[in-house]
Amino acid sequence: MSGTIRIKDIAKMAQVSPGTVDRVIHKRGEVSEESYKKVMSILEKTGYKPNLIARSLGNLKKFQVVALLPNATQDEYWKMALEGVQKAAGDWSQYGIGVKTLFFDMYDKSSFKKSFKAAIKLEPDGILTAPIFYHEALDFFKICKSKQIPFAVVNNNIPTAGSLTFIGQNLYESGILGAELLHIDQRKSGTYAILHIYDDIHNSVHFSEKEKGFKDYFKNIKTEKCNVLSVDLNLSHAATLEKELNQLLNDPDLKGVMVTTSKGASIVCKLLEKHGKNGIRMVAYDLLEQNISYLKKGIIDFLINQNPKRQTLTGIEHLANYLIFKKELASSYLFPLEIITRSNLRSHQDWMNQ
Amino acid sequence: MSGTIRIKDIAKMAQVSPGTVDRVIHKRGEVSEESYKKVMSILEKTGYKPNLIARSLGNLKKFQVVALLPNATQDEYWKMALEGVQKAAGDWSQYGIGVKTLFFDMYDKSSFKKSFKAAIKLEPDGILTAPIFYHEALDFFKICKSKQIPFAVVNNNIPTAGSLTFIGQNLYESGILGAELLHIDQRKSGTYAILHIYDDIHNSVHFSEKEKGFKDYFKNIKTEKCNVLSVDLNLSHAATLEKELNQLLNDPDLKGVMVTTSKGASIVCKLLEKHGKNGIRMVAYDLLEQNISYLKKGIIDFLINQNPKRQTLTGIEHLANYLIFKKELASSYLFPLEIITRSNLRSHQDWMNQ
DNA sequence: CTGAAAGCGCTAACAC
DNA sequence: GTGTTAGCGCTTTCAG
Repeated sequence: MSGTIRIKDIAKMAQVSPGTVDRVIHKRGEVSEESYKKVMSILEKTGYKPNLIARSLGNLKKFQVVALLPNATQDEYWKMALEGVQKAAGDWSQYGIGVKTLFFDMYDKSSFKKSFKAAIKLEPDGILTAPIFYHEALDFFKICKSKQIPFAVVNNNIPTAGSLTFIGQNLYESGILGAELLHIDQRKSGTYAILHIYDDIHNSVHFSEKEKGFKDYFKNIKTEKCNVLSVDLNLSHAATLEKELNQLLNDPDLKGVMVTTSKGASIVCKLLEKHGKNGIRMVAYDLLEQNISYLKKGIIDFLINQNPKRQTLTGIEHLANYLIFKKELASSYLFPLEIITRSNLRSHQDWMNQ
Repeated sequence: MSGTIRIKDIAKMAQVSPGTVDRVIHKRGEVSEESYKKVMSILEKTGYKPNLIARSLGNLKKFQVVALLPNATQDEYWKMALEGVQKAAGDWSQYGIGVKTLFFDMYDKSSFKKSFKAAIKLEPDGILTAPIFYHEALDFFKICKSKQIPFAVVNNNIPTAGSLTFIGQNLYESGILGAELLHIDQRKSGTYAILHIYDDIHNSVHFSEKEKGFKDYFKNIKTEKCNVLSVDLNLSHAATLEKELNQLLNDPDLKGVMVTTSKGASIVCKLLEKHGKNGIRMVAYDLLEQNISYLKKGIIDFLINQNPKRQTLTGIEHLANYLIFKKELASSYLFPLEIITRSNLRSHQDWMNQ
């Protein structure tokens, strides 16, 4: 009676049949201009919103979506991302969404290529992936578009690629935040460093955005003289690596370090633990086991949580909404930049696990 | 075909009709023991899960829920809470959830009583409220239970009251976090204060939990001597108030203040701005206009976001899920303790508004 | 005690 | 071009 308007009601008001209203709503054509206009104006006037529950019920197809992610055994971050996919898969299975996960080696572009070919071969109705290899991802997306397979993107965005939606964080602002957390309320002049310690290939886009933000923060600091250091180190040269790091950490001017990779963080933490913190503030990324343990010990002062699990969870959820309910999606959903300390760690962990 | 099993399938396997299966599922009785057992065993064997979408469609009743909140014009915090209710109301109206909001004066217990009587009189199918007056809320909940009206609770919990669910934060941990943010990495001995500046009546539970956490944090600090001050001030005695605050802020030992009320925060900020910050760290609550402006100016260093909008949004959402889908709810959903600084403010605001 | 059948709002196939 | 109708899975009513 009150409130909700149904297609039937619209039809009556426009003096047409429900079928015609449906055709207008879905722009399926085969409607006279006159009817179209009449229905349209009533839709707008009444602010009609479809009952998504009913819509999906009438439709109940089976959908196959593929999640294409870095190997979860290689990296704890991606293990968390996988958990998100699995949780989402459980949540949506009863609505006919099947999720198949494919993996690739995060240090091997050719492995990504192989996997994305496998993904395409499955002819899924939707794809979720993390485009950590820029050019290869673009190739992949081109194929997706030609095959009309909608794809959602997590972790890092490639704005021009034409994805259905992006779920992640603003990496530039993340860099700014990291810088602020090193500097805040210390108001100290001195050296602040951002470290990229990577295995072999590195995900340049991801790093450079954060680095830009980091540097820009200090550009705007006029009250003290802050020296900004950006250091790229390669894990495979263990000897040089440790020498360089020791040199850096022994610099009495060093006031803070932000480390962008998980392996890097654990190395720096170990060294800091050995040398003593000496008032060097440290920021790292994500609720990884190692990071958490060093946060509790007070070696790491702040973690910035990228919430990989929620990223993939939301990604699958959005894909499901798109496929089942034909819900329209925003081009990006930017997660808030979450600051984790010892005291709010538990509340974030609990939240993530419920 | 594959995967999902329908009631129809169960019926066929048990050689009964869909109606009988439904009666078993809902324990509506009127089923012979024999049929009951047969159906039950098949339900378990197959791990049947109902299609919630279809269930709700077949049910589509109209539900009335009442949100009973402090007056939004009195307080920006509750204005944000109201926005959450309104957004949720819009989201769920098409599914037959009608939301009516009633208000009460947050400084007047009798006004709460009057409002909750009005709420009961509406005979709603569900209630959402913030039990800021402890005893009065208990009375209210007793009535709700006797009338079998399920109620969800936001802001602060009364664990024994038998609510459907609680949505909010752990206030004790919130106090710990506030203390940590004042102290972290300063590693300074000195005075740390928690201020409760209230109008007339104050919500003792809410405050005391935070205060307990605040004090306990410093109890565990062994490395420095930290002096903890807990100050209750009454807004209505303006002269005394300002004198006391001035005295506090001029104490050279003072290293940090946490203010638990919005009006208190803006007063302290004004004084700090006048006197100069002098390295006094300040923490306050929530993304209120005043707080945000002082955060940007650097008077406030950290805000702890209680996310009132999302609390009520989630509250209504859970009620809706309970009423429409008969989804079971957890007894509490504890939001993460969100730390806001200048640099991640925008990302949180954006997230909240999408 | 049980089965058959209608109907929730929407979509798509099929008549006209 | 347009209207009619069957049916998605579940609930509920009504016969039997």
